[in-house]
Order: sequence, then structure tokens, then C-alpha cells
Amino acid sequence: MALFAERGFDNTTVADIAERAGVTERTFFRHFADKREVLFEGASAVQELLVTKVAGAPESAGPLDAVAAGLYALAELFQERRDFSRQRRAIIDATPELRERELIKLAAWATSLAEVLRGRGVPDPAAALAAETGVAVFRIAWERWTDDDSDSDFRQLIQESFGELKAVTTAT
Amino acid sequence: MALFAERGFDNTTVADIAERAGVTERTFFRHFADKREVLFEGASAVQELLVTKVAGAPESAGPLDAVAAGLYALAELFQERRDFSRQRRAIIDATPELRERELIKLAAWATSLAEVLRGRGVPDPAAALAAETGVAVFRIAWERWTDDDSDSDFRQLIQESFGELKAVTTAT
DNA sequence: GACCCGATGTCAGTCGCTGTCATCACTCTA
DNA sequence: TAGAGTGATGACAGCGACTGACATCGGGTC
Repeated sequence: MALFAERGFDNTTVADIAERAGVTERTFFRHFADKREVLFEGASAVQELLVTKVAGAPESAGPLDAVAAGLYALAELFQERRDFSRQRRAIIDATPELRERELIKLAAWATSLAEVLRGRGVPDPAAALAAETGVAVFRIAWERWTDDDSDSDFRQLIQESFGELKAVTTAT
Repeated sequence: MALFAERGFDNTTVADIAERAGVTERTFFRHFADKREVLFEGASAVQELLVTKVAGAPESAGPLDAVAAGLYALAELFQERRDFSRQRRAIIDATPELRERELIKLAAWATSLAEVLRGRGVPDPAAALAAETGVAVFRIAWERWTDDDSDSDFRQLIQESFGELKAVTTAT
């Protein structure tokens, strides 16, 4: 990340990274499937947390509420790492290749969220829809949170976005 | 596309494509920025259609209705090319690299949709949200349409998905 | 001390992609 | 009609991401 922040992602070769880490290029690729993968370590753990929380939401909760419960858990997780999140976002936003990677990550969230919802008895167009919109809400709250200069509360931003969503969908 | 369908995307080199087209590899890259780009020709035209239709929706229409109007135009456009759409989807679904490309395409839709909505006077969290959820609706309807064996109506699937969305967001 | 095994280094090679320069058809103009 | 300009293409060299195959080495086991 230091190298990426200094010179940018494209101007950093895998050889550079490997050298800085004191290993061979070949060794780098044994630890990371991809050059981009360095920035997405632990992503699967986050997804697991999300899924677990949604699965564990009270039975009485509707699909969107269950998803919200999961997102709040993520908010808590990220809240303490605001500066790190900002720097990471800056790097990712600067490179299309990385933005793509970020998008598949979120798409993977949506897929597994839909699966969990189906497991909770939500029928199918609704499950997929709740999953996708939940992710959309997260994405927007995330942008606002990392954009915001003030010391805003991520969880609250998510909550507000859900409120906006309801307003938008019920209007007219 | 023929080559991709035969051997798969990864097993088709740019040299293969160029040879089949009777040109040099270098020439290929002068026409397409990317090996993937072959499958995404005309994508910008589709996006423009979408944006234009949303911009031209009646002023009285709410954000989500305006987006819906745009999506219906796309439905009409795609309706006649169902087999082509299916084949394309099969190729794309089979390769992560291509799925990524598809996702940025949709993300670009969302971005420009949000912009148009802002131009229509929709304030910001709502504009972004309506754009993202609209794209989510499209994605899901698209999947159902291309999955479906019967001769289903794409526009109607979109309409139904919007209905589902309202049901999901208003529930509890 | 012999053995095994997992992590690492080494090397060669493929493929996507780019910069550079030459070639060639085609058009415009004096 | 000759010659200059122009845009598309070919030819070639090169970089960087990534992979497969094999050698090496260090630590733990019997």
C-alpha cells in the first residue's frame, strides 16, 4: 500500500513490491493470486461477517431489516479504521482496474446475501432484490462516509440511506 | 464471438482473433482498447439511450419512474435480440474477467443516471439511490429474462421487479 | 543421520498490450 | 498528372503480469 500510495498502482510493478518485501516475484504470486489482491486481503472475512449477521437476524425481521443488521455490523467494523479506509478508497478510485475488483467484491456480497435470504424463506425475486438494494445502500453510505470531512457515524449514514430508499420507492 | 463460444475466452488469444479477422494483432488493438472490448461494442450507445430517455421523462415523474422509463426503452431494444443476448451472457458468465467488465458497465449506468436525476432536481442521496436501485432492478430482470425458457416479455419483467422492490422496501 | 515436506528461488516461456517506424493506398491540390 | 499529405495497416521490439517445472533449503520426525 505504501508503494501504491507513493507512485500509484500502475507505476508499481510486482517486482517492486516483491523487492520491498524482500522476496522473489514468484513468491509474491504464491501469496496473492493477483497484483490487485494485495488490497483485498481479508475481504472474504468481511463477507463472512456480513452473511453471518444476516443469517442470525431475528426471524421476525423482514429481508431488508435482516440485511440492515448485517450492514450495521460492517459499519462497526470499519468505524475505527476511517483513515485506512480513506486511503484505500483513494488508491482504488484512482485505478479502473481496482474499481472493477471492488465491484466484483460487492457483487459477491449481493450474491451471498440473496442466498442467505432465500435460506430465511424469502422467495426469489424479492431475495435478490433486497440483496442488491442493500448493497446499493451500503455503497452510497460508504461513499458519503469516506467523503465526509466531519467525524460522521457510518452506521447512522447507512440508516439514513435506508430511510431515503423507502422515501424514494414509495413516492408516487 | 464465434471463437469465444467455441474455445472460451481464456483459450482464445488475440492473435487467434486477429488471424480470423485477417488482420494483425497490432491492428486489433487499434480498434479495441482491450481484448474484452470486443464484447462491449456499442455499450456506450445503450447508455446514451438510457440517459436520454430518463432525461426526457415527464417532469411530473418521480425519480424511480423516470429511471423506469429509461429501462423500458432498453427492454424494447433488447427484446428482439434475445438469442444474441443469451449467448453473450453465457460467454460473460463463464469468465470472471468479463463479469468485471459487465459490472463497470452497469456502474457507469448508475453514475450517469444519478447525474441525470440531479439535473431533474432530485437531491443527492435520493438521486444516487434511485439510480443504483434502478440498475439493480434491471440486473435482476435481465437475469430472469435470459434465464427464462419461455418467450417472456422483458419490459414486463422489469415492471414486475419494480413492483417487488416496492413490496420489499415497504414491508415492516 | 536419513527422510520428508513446505516454503522459496530460478528459469524459461506465454500472453496482453504499447511505442516506433516503415509501408501503402487514397485524396487533395498545384 | 506529379507530388504532397493523410489515415490505416504491417513489422518489430519490448515491458509487465502471470504460470509451470524443477532445484534448493531449512526445520521437524523417526
